[in-house]
Amino acid sequence: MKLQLSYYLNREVIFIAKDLLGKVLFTQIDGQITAGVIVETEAYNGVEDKASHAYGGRHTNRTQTLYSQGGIAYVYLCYGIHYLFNVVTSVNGEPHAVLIRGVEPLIGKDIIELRRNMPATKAAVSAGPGSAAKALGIDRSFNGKDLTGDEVWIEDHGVWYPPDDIVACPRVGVAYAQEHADLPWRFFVKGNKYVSKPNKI
DNA sequence: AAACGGATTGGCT
DNA sequence: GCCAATCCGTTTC
Repeated sequence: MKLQLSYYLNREVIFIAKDLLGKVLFTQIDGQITAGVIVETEAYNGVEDKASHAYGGRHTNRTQTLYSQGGIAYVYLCYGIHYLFNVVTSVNGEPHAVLIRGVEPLIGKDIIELRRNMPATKAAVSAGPGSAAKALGIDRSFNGKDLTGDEVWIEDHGVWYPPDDIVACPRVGVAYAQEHADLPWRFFVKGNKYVSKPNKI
């Protein structure tokens, strides 16, 4: 049920980004368990991807996490306000990552509502990468955490979407990445209300 | 040592 | 629909 290390070592980050749709992302914080079905992702394809923090093989304090072996979390602060949660994939030294952009609340909805101060039925509770992370209680301390541990992990609940219900389109907020900005590396479940607003179909 | 700007969100018009 | 909020990693002086 819980995804094991071998899953994260897959070097096809585009495949994983699409495959993670329907999987369930869990966090456990002070004994409080919350979880949501992943409905929107984006792939960041390592050193050759201008939109990636590791483009061109940049090694900095922040990106160090990305170069680790797959199966850990990469969390960073964006715009000084929002924490964005990524799943690090592939083998050691190859900085692939999948950004989780939206989840549908599944377990611990009361806790999620407290964290977000809005009903779990409202789309804004966990649509968009900053909101999804906040709904699950993810902050900077999750950076580098083992996804096969008991603080943050992903389970396969057998949810499957027909290919027609999965939309691939350009990623959000990466216009600066020039020729890589148009690559269809954003995936989401068609019609799901917990998908973030930009380019919604 | 200092300035710059972003894988965004939500509140106000 | 538009724009302010807000901070740290990265770049530049």
